[in-house]
Amino acid sequence: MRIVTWNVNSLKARLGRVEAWIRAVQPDVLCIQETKMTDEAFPHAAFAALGYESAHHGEGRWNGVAIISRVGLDDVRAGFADGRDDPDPDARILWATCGGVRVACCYVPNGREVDHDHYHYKLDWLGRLYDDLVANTDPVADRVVVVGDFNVAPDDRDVWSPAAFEGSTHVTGPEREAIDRLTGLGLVDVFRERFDDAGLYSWWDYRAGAFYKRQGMRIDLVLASPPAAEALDFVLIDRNERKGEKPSDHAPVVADFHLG
DNA sequence: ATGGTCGATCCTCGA
Repeated sequence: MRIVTWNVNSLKARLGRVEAWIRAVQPDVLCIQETKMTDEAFPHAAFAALGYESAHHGEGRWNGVAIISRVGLDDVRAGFADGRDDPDPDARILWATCGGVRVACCYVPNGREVDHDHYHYKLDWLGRLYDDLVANTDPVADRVVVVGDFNVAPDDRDVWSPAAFEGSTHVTGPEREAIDRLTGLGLVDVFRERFDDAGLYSWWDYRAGAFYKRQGMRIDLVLASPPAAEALDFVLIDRNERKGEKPSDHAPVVADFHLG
């Protein structure tokens, strides 16, 4: 099963590239973030024409997440089920069961600046994700794959210059501890498990020629429970997709699992 | 040369 996460930075602006990429790469499950669409505007028909079912959780101008699957799309749920009565104000998480795998497609809040309200929202959001996984899955025994744009670089290898990010979001202790709590549940960062190298990124700022200078961050993650992680065949970041006409600022992360 | 982006919305904000 080929599972992909990709922050497309507006599905309206990116639909042509997304369709072409699906034709070429043939994912079984494609999780996309930042559709920046209402549910009414979501192009279900375009994905159906390629052989995929799709579910979307959107709000319009910002955020928006979708799961596109050709191996089933069941028990779809938007938002958190963590026992709290305050729903997430943003459309940032969508769950579905695809081919026997419980999939979560996440667009973690950016945080903006350390100690900004949005930074605290980000930390709370990651805590809610943890609580939701504990309440609704067994992340040791079940097939669970949590993917998305986490807006956190898990360690210094995941940032082009730790010095340049000192005092910024994405690299602070509390953000990294929030990711460590998820891996502490049993989830495995499958890309990092396969590659030790620094310098392998999934996002590059549009500004200042960052991509061409190799100044990026690895913030798009595939976190797999042990039954899935042990079945990992292959994982890569398709950095070629960051090139060419009107790319997203994120590259897709592709993970293949042999799950019978 | 000492800058350099993009997308959606509305002329600024969020990333």
